[in-house]
Amino acid sequence: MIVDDHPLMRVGVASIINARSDMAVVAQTGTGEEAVTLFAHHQPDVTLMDLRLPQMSGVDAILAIRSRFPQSKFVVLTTYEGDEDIHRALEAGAKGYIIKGMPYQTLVEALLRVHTGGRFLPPPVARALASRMPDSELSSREKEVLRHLVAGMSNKEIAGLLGITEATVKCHVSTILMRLDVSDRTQAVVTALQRGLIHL
Amino acid sequence: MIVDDHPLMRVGVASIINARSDMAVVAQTGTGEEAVTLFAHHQPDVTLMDLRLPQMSGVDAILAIRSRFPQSKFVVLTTYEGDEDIHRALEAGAKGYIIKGMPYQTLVEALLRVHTGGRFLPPPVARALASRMPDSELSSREKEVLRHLVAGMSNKEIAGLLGITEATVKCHVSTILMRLDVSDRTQAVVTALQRGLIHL
DNA sequence: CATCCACGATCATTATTTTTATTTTTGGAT
DNA sequence: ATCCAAAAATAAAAATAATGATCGTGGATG
Repeated sequence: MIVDDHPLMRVGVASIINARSDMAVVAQTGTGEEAVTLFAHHQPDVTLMDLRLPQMSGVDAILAIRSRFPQSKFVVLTTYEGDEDIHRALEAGAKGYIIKGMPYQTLVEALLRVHTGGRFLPPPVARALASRMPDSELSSREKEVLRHLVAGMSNKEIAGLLGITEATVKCHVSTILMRLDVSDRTQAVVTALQRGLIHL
Repeated sequence: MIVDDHPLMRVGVASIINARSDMAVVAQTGTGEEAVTLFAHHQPDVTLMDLRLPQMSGVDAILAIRSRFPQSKFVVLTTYEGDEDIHRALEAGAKGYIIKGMPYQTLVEALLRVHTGGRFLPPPVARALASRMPDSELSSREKEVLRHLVAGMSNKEIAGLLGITEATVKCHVSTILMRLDVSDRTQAVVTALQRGLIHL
């Protein structure tokens, strides 16, 4: 099954797969919601999943499907959006992760390896994952503050919105800056976007 | 000719086009540099151009080609990256602009219309272009300062780097905030990224 | 018990606005 | 080709607001 919100990309992937005698596309869609229902109908051997989808994200779709079909196998196919996406996808249960822009042989390799129970992480992906500092894990509250930071809100506005004191917001911001290893909020916003912690 | 750095996307586009009796793909590549040389060899009727390419951007490729072949016709095919990209592409001479994620019939329509000398701007694209405030044009110096803002530099650092006073940097930042219609540098960074004024 | 969350207070630094003024550049108009 | 007007870049000063660092305290949670 192919899940990608770009119809042309689905056509490309489908023609690569259907050109082989040992693979076939049994279903395709552009939304995570439909992916969940389609999976139940077709139970494909391997699902190729884009992460950036309208509404429900690819990670959420993987989680939803795997909660009902724990044996389901996923290969993520996406544009590079930072190490956070890689981490979340693998944590959700994806066994392969390839990046649009890699030669299409890589796609075939990944599907074969994952189908036979293996994993597939190309060197650039593995490297991005390894460079992730474990210290950069943010608490849920900190992620919430970070989202408002990215929205361009001041400490005072965030305090009002969350119903806490400005002092507390400052405290959160300070720990965010420490964890992201930056020195001001603007840099925090940029690295959060770069690493895929927050999506625009 | 197809120019896109995602091989799978090229396969998808090519199979849509080659399935028709009235069109054919004569060349394809993933870089702007090769697009320029390939164009000279094949002189395709219409060139399908992605904007986000490694090294040389799609806009630069269009400009380079049109400087030697002013009659050349371009349709931009890209993921939505903000109104600034649309504006720059049309200014560079593109006659069509479609977004990956639109149904593939749109691609065929656009190619036909542009080939017969017409234009093709889907409503969402036209709307994004219309919502561009003419007041938001930044001078080249201001864009330079904005790039350093996105890099997370302080006014003092920018002043040192550009060899000007901190007071001057403050002035530039203030006009940038006014033109982008925001109230602080963090918001400026976010909207600059959203609208495609600066690329990460 | 370690971590997260919340709060308070001080303090130095940085950011932003406003105003004023000089120099350079640019785009037309004559 | 030259002149004029508008725009942009530069700079300075002064005042207000916001930010970030660094202390410390306490409650809640798993």
